[in-house]
Amino acid sequence: MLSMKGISIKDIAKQAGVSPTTVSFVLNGKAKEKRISEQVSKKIQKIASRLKYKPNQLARGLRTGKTKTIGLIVEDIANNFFASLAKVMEDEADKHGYKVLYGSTEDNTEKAKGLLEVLKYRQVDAYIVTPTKNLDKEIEQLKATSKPVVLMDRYFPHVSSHYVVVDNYQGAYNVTSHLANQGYKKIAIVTITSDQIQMKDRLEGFTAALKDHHLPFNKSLVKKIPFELEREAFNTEIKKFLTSIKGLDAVFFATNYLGIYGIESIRSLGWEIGPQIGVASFDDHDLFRLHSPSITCVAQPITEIGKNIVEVLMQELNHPSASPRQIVLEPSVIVRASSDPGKK
Amino acid sequence: MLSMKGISIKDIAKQAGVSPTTVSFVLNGKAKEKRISEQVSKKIQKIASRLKYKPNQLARGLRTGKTKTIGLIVEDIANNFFASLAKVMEDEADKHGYKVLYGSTEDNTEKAKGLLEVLKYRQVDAYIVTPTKNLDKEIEQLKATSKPVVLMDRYFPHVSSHYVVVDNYQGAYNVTSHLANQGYKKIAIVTITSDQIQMKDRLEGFTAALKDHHLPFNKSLVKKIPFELEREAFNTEIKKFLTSIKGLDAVFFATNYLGIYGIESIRSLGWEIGPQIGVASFDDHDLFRLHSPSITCVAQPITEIGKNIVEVLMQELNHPSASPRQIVLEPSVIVRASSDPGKK
DNA sequence: AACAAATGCTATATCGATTTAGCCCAGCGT
DNA sequence: ACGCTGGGCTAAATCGATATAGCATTTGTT
Repeated sequence: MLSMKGISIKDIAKQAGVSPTTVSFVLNGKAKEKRISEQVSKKIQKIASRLKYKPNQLARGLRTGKTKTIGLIVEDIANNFFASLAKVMEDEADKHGYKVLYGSTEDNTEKAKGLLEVLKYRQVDAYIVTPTKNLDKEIEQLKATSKPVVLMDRYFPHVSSHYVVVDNYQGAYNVTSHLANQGYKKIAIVTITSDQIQMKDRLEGFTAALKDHHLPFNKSLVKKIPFELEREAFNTEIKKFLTSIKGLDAVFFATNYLGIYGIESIRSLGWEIGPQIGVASFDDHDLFRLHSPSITCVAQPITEIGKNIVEVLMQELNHPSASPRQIVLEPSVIVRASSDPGKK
Repeated sequence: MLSMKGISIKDIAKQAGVSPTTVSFVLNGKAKEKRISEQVSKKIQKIASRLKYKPNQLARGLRTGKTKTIGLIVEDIANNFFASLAKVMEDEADKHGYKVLYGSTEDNTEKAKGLLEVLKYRQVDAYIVTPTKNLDKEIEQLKATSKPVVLMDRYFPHVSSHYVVVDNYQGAYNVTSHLANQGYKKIAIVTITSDQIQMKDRLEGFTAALKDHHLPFNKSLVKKIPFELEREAFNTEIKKFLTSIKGLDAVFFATNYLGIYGIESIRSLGWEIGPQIGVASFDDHDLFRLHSPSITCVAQPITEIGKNIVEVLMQELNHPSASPRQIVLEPSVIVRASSDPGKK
């Protein structure tokens, strides 16, 4: 009750018998530089900590243009992959005194634009963006703002920007090769309708692996489903697809949610995962680990990704570099029973 | 590049040939009230939309004390339950023009205090808090700030505050009764070391159901595990516990992560879930739905919870009420094969 | 015609911090 | 005694918006 209004720099100045300017200098560690005496300096520090002074970030932000806030735009915060990443990034950002404002795009460009807009006039210092389809223009404009932007999970090949991603091509290639090595002969892929680089890379990794292993490939082995469908519709589509392929003996799902829907679909078809149909998914998930049979996947190094993103951001905030930092991390294939029935 | 600094109210004023005050009145819908002529009003509106003017939220916040930002403190944003809820709340808040700043406590009171501190000096307008053990004092202090606070998932019985929770007692009671009705005779519970109301209620609902069904109950049927353990340790503890009980034929896990660890543990013991040992968990999860056998659970109405929380918050922001809004929603038992082997 | 009331708009202070420019005084040299 | 230097501090402007008080000018009343 005493402090409904919060302690301001003026209150400290008054108590210390000095000007607000002096208080500001001292509390910003500029005492030496601004030649404030030890005495006064100590006194101010003491009063500030006694009053538990915390600078009003709005006022500071208004004056300095820095809000110590990062805007985070993900595809879907309810998705385990993004949520886990958000946690890591929150932790890392916190170490540097930054807070995170988040939003989900649902892979919808209009929503993404809206989020960027809002974050902009909330004056965030930097952006972490999982871009949607046509967000390239906005990203370029953002770059002109001189606020750091780091793309995650995907990027635009024709836009020079910072990004942290995994090697989607290699991940898909490796897991598909693994399926081939296990003896699966006719392998299909279920992905989402998206021209974005991460999906393109996964698809290309998949097809390259098929070619290298001299396995059949044609368009009928590829199913693209729109992101925005409901669960029911996903399952319907997947079942229709899987049953349409003669001799199909394995399938690769290109995202975690597709993997989940896929498992559900396959089971409702009554097929036996592993012996009858090999299954692999991109991204790991508790479900994949504990499903019976457990599901082979391409796991992304989430902690590493998150740490890298924030690290790049912090470096750019402190010393903007001329050239973009583009980090590609290696995902790892986790072989489980769905592609190797011998496994538990 | 043209607008590195952003458009301010002054720019509009200059172009319109009026004062900033007038512009502010018009753009805040006070044209009528402040008797600004239609002509001028229209002109200003036009210029504002041509320049795509967006008010600087920092400046506005500094002046008005309202930041249109909600502070969200959850236990763990990487946990499916909290992440899904965060998504719903973000959506709802967005409808009212609010953004969300989030943080995870890891059920650690010091972290929670730190988060409250940070959110406070970032001047959030309202708080949604999943409180930790000893956060009652801070919550009371927050109330004195006259910023709305809504607790979620749990609350303090001795603190009069707004909250939105589910009926944990009833949920636990119902699912335990269900186990009893299925013929399970010796039912144990695995919960976390926590005196907090939600865990207490779940435990009490559990024991009450045992009594009502004339099933044995004693302390050896209750296992409490500290939240902060690693996965390995959780599994070790759970296995030790389950194997220590003679004649055990069912177990109820009091949170989703305990359920997940529990499934893992039971399977590594080689026990057959369902016939040999009945299993149920609090909270639903993709894993529970798709596990073989599928896992019976007490599902919380996530969308409803999230909407209620934001609704209460908005009402309190608009017309603070004297009495606390305390909403208790009903969870539902979803019966699956882990407690009813007949089910698929 | 004289005065009151309404109309339409603006000057200025303010929120709480940072930053620039510069004041005052002591000590020093010559 | 005068100017110069540097130490120690502060006044005032500023960020961009909002809120208060009030100034002209027109309109209405009798």
